[in-house]
Amino acid sequence: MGAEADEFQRYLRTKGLKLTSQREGILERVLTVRKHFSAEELFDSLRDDPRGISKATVYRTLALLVEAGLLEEHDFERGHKVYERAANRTHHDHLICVACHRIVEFHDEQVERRQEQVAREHGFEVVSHTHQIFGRCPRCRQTGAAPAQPPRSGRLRAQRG
Amino acid sequence: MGAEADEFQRYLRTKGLKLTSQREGILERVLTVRKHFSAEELFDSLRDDPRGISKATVYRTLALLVEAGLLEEHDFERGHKVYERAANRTHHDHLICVACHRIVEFHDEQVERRQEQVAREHGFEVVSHTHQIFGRCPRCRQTGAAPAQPPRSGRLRAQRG
DNA sequence: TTCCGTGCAAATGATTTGCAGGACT
DNA sequence: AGTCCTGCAAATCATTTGCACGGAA
Repeated sequence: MGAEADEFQRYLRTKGLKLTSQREGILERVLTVRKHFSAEELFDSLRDDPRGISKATVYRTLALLVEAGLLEEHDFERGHKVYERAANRTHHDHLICVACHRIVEFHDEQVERRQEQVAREHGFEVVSHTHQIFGRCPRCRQTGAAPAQPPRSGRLRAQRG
Repeated sequence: MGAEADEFQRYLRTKGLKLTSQREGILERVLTVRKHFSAEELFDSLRDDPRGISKATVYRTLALLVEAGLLEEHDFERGHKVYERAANRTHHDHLICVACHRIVEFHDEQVERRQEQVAREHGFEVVSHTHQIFGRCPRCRQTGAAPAQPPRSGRLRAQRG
């Protein structure tokens, strides 16, 4: 099942690569994730996988999935990439809570249009863009939660259990 | 001279810190730079400085300058921060050429407004934002320059000589 | 003398890569 | 046989930090 799985296999084929069990395992997992995730988190979630997938392979496969167009890669916090499924999803940007790190997606036609316009005015041909709005989410505004310490190397809160 | 120098000194004072010769040297240099620069580039440009400023001090001082509001910090390429003067400058975002890395600034009221609006709709209180449009600049579109290989660890093209 | 600052070198931490053995064709 | 892969451990690389000495209040 999965047009995406086929898509990946097709991509690999064009590159003379194979869909190994590890890559399959990673793909499956990736397709079940709803939100944004980091390579580390993905690796953690695969700990119990019988195929025993190494961290190196996770990184290598994530790169392939991005190349194949199945995943989108974001760089919200320095030195910490985050991924999300690209398929079946319309383009969107992100609102990120500086206190709890919650990520909310948004899409605004007006912004998109102006963006194109601006690029055109400068003679640029748009290839892609990143638009992130950092702020305090409603929840954190109420609780007055502190801006969280994402100062150093922002490590995602380990989701254990 | 320099309202900015005063500004920095004022900031340091509030923190119980001092304006040492090294910090002064870094500040001076920073104030003469027109474009965006990395910590490494700044450090290089200070090699000839008689005060002998270490890389660690450059990093530490850059952080202070950002805190003081004199510099803005961007994270265009992963793991490679870039700075620019904040003073006397209105807010703006960036158009970045994927081929030659040229950076063009832009400001669009409409985008800014919509941005605020979007955040509000989601109950967010905006703290800051990043908006980068990646594309091909007019020059590179003509020459058909290749998208440059910023794949791995984006190291700025070493400007030697 | 008490902080604050600095340089140096070592530490970080996410991500990448070299290498040797395995698997699939 | 010949690729393509994988895991492991070591390497990267920008940035941070521990430490011990130096300087100004």
